[in-house]
Amino acid sequence: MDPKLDQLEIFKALSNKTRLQMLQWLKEPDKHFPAQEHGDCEKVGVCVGLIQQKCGLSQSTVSEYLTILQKAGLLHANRVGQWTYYKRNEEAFTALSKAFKTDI
Amino acid sequence: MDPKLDQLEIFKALSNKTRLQMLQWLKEPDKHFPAQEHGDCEKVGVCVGLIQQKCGLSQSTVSEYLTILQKAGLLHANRVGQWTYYKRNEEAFTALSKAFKTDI
DNA sequence: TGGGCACATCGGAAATTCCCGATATATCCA
DNA sequence: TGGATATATCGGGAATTTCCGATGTGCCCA
Repeated sequence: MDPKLDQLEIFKALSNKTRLQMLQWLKEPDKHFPAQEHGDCEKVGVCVGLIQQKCGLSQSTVSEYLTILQKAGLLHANRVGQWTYYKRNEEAFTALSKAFKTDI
Repeated sequence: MDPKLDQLEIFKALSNKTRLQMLQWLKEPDKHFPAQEHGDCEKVGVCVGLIQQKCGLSQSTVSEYLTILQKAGLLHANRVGQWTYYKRNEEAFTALSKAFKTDI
């Protein structure tokens, strides 16, 4: 895999206002989302429905955006029962922070 | 100014293969570009013409891309005589590296 | 087994980005 | 002054991204 392509994919994922916003919200899930009766958001992540309510776009768009962030490596996805929980992959952000010192 | 908008502008600037490549080249100008008889590339930067030759796109596209990178704050532009010299704004990259630890 | 719920994927219209050639602007030099 | 050179800007066709509604898939529970 060419790491240059990965970086490009990451920056494309980040070059959208709503997707940037989602990453912000997922930094502090319990501050930005109502409690989930199924699954603690701090542990398993936040389900698609709650994120959709928050940003106001259609269900299909939100699902797609979350997939884009996940494929870029910025989010983890956990499927549990009928829900998919998304949470930040903090290692990716740490790696990016370092990349800006050395690679980019 | 909303710093969130600035970040978005930066990521948009970075979400293009050629523009990422330009930033790479400008990390070590004298390694990637032939010598300029007018102006030392390490000091003043690299002129548009040399960058254009290197990436093979049209003159207008290259000029536009450099402007995008400059408006995002990633490059400095120095107009000297008939040439415009572009060089990296390393402070911006340092700031971005930090932003990935705290903001984003 | 069947219906409801959560999410993913598909097909497509509208908006944006990519990248070009043509043209404008600004500088240098004969 | 005029012509050559370096760069910027303009107008636009092609490609990509944005975002939607419709539909598909998988899980849960009566």
